Amino acid sequence: MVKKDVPEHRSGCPLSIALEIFGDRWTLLILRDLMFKQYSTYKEFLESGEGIATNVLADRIRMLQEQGIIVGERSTSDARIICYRPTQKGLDLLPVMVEMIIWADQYEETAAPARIMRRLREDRTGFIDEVRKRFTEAEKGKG
Amino acid sequence: MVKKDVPEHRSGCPLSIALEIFGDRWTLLILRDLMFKQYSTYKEFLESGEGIATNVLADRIRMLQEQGIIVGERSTSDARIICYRPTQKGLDLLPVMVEMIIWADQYEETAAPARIMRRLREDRTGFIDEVRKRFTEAEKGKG
DNA sequence: CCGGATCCGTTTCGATACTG
DNA sequence: CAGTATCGAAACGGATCCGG
Repeated sequence: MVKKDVPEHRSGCPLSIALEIFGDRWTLLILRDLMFKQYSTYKEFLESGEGIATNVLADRIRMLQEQGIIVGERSTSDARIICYRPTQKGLDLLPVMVEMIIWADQYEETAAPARIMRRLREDRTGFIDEVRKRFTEAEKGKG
Repeated sequence: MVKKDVPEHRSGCPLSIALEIFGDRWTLLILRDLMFKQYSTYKEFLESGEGIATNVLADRIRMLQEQGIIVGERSTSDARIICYRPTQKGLDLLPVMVEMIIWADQYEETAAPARIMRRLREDRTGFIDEVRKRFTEAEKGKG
């Protein structure tokens, strides 16, 4: 069972509020798969390589939906499959994630291609808009 | 600055590396206290209002030092007190934290004064440089 | 097959009491 | 003041089961 939503934030500090998403190791990995790897289904997240358990994945997906960060809907072509995509609120997390990536790559050995990292550093807003556009256009094409 | 080696269970993805700092609710609160509230001692962190336990605080401080994100040294005026301050690597986390704050304030009710939030949104690099300068100047003044 | 729910042994976390 | 030691609570991983 999931820990219920936190009625009292421990303080009104923005950072402590953001911790509901960032204070957990799995949530960000799911968002990375969703936004950068363009994974969209439960199964893809599960096989993403980091080894998340099924109950944990289900729990985090539920939380992200409750927070309005992602939405899920059944695929029109295969009704068994649920496709998740980020909402506006979810896409607005991109600047945070990009800054994280830049920081980590600067100080630790990462597997990120140097070409992509240079792109990120030199034109982060362009990169973010590109990702954002992928999802907003997909949504239009869907309707 | 030493580059730390990555634990095997994680992929080389920058985001998964950054999770060692961000995938924990307490670590960011400590960094917030350190950089924004200008707290610097164990006791100040402890009484910061969020209710961190003593062992958890000790653990996170140790981890942040091992990661080279903060350093601690005994006060020259009172040898009982250990003053912690962010390193360059720690200060480089400011962009991530600022983006987090902006995101949280945009979507949740926060206690952050509107004046400060506007400053953050409109001049985030100026704000970051200001914080950064506080610590680099303090370090010069110390020597 | 897909997206979960449930049960369970194990690990990790954190609140409290205590110490150097 | 700045931490350990202890121990119960919570989260996790893994296997299994289930409805569509």
